[in-house]
Amino acid sequence: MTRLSRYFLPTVKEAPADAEAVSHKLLVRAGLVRQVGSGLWTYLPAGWRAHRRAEQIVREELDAIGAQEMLMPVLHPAELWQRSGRYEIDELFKLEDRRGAPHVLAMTHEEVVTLHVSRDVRSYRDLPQILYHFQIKERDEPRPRAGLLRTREFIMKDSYSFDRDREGLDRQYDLHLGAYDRIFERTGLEWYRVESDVGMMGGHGAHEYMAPCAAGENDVALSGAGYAANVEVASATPQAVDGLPAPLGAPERVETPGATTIEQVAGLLGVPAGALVKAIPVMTEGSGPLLVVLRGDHRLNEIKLANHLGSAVRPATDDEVASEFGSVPGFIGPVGAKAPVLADEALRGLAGLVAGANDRDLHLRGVEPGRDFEPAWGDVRRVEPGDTCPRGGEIRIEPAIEVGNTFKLGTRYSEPLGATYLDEQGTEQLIQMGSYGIGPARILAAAVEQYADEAGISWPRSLAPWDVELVGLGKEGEEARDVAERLYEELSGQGLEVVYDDRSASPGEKFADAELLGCPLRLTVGRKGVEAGEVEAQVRRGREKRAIPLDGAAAAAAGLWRELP
RNA sequence: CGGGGAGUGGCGCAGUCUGGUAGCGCACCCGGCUGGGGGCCGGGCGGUCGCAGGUUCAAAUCCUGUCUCCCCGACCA
Repeated sequence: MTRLSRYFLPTVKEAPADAEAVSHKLLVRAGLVRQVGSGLWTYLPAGWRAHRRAEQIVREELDAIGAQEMLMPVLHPAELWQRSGRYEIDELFKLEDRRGAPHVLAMTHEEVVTLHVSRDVRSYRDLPQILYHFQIKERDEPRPRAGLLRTREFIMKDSYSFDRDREGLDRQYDLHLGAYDRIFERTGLEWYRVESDVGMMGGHGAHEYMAPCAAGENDVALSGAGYAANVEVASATPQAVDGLPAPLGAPERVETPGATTIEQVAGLLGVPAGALVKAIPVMTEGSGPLLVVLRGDHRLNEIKLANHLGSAVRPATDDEVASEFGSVPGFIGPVGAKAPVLADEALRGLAGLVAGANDRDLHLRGVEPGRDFEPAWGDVRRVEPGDTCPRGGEIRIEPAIEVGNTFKLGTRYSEPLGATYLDEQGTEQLIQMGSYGIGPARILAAAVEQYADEAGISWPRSLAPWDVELVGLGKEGEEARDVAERLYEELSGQGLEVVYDDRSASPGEKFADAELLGCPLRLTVGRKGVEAGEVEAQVRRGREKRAIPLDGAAAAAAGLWRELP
């Protein structure tokens, strides 16, 4: 019997002064977690119960697609990470053992799982495989934040698929998407799956599972037409520019003294920002200077740019603007540019534009891409709210927290780590890999963010540390307490997990704590109710109360509970 | 890494400018009352003022250095 009088559930009235995010405040206030250091958290007993419930949902759905649970260590020899080329990552904790041998603390487990597969998979007959574990990840984050949302140490479910070919990988990937869809449906979260960036480390496809919430770190582009993509990769048709000036036969120079920003130039010339050409000088890793031009009211998406170019980019310095671009900061433009020009697709077909003249205090008007300069074209802008998505709906952008991700890795790790098999012809082939992550802690934090109200947490039924909080009023020895004890047994008999508040605190304090903790159903047994032959039931989501007859109360409560979200 | 803020009983804060016996609320302990929305009365316990050095008769307070934490941004296989 879980009695609150003997349970370590230290609730507090005031949130930590430095907490900002709702989930951070409430998880601490409700006594579920405590901070140890920056980005380092302890789960107290009730918080760990919730974490295990999230884990169990994930475990059941992965087992259902044939994934096999195992456990790999957190401490790895550095050599593995040197072989995969990831030893230089800044977020990787590095340390030495007593003999001075370099080790790392794992931030993920591709290296180790691939090591095992490389050693023990010989034949196509040994494939496919899906292996997974729940294990602590260590990442030396530059800035942990918002309680559990971004920590330096956290538990992740990471699974890995191994196949003989790309078709097999695609199948395993789709199996995972199905399992993930079911997992997030079961958590009770509001969620969506979005296309995501595969990152510079390669791969052939990636999705992210996002839970929308105010404290989210990612921006997601959504539309009513069912489109959902991380803004890092989202594409859309831009809104038209209102009030575009009439085209000219040829560009004309116009004096714009001191006007170095889009707003200043637009204001000075009386044209909308969208009539300007925004020119961004960048240095690319491989091929030197590049002038990227966008519509004046658009923003550069550096990830889309890097993906388009296939190499990393950085902004050019003012010195480079002079030496490499032959221009002046604030007055850069594509007409007569010294460097190659890459134009965003949104500029295609426009005329009568205003662009920098590459001379101090001068712009050009009547500029027309394709006539006055000949760029390479690419979609490198950030989508904006109001754009039209590929499926025809209007784009809106919302913050969200990433709760899961899936990557088609291909041979990114099997190649450097030598994970191969022999096919039917006896030919050695590289194994095709996928990797798939879920952070149970983020599921919890997102649930708190999404459903909290002024009284505290309001768990979905699937994640709550207990199904029912039973509040016993009155003093020890009074009849109501005996009734509460009996009801506890009956509720347990109905298969419900119950926490019983048997403390000698005041009713108000118990109610406040119960609502802070957020179990989906609260049952209150007090003298008044017992005399009337009733128990009070309060559904946490919405906080509405109703009386249920004491006779058969457990079965009625169980029925009510099953109806809850 | 850039910018901003904060370290004083368990939590939230005042005191620092202007150096002079370390305070308040909550929590906690004891006793009593109360018993359906964080209740009341009385009595208590608990603090190297982040750390180190310096100035001074005297430092939470002034000076120097340093550590830690938070927020915004950058970053985030």
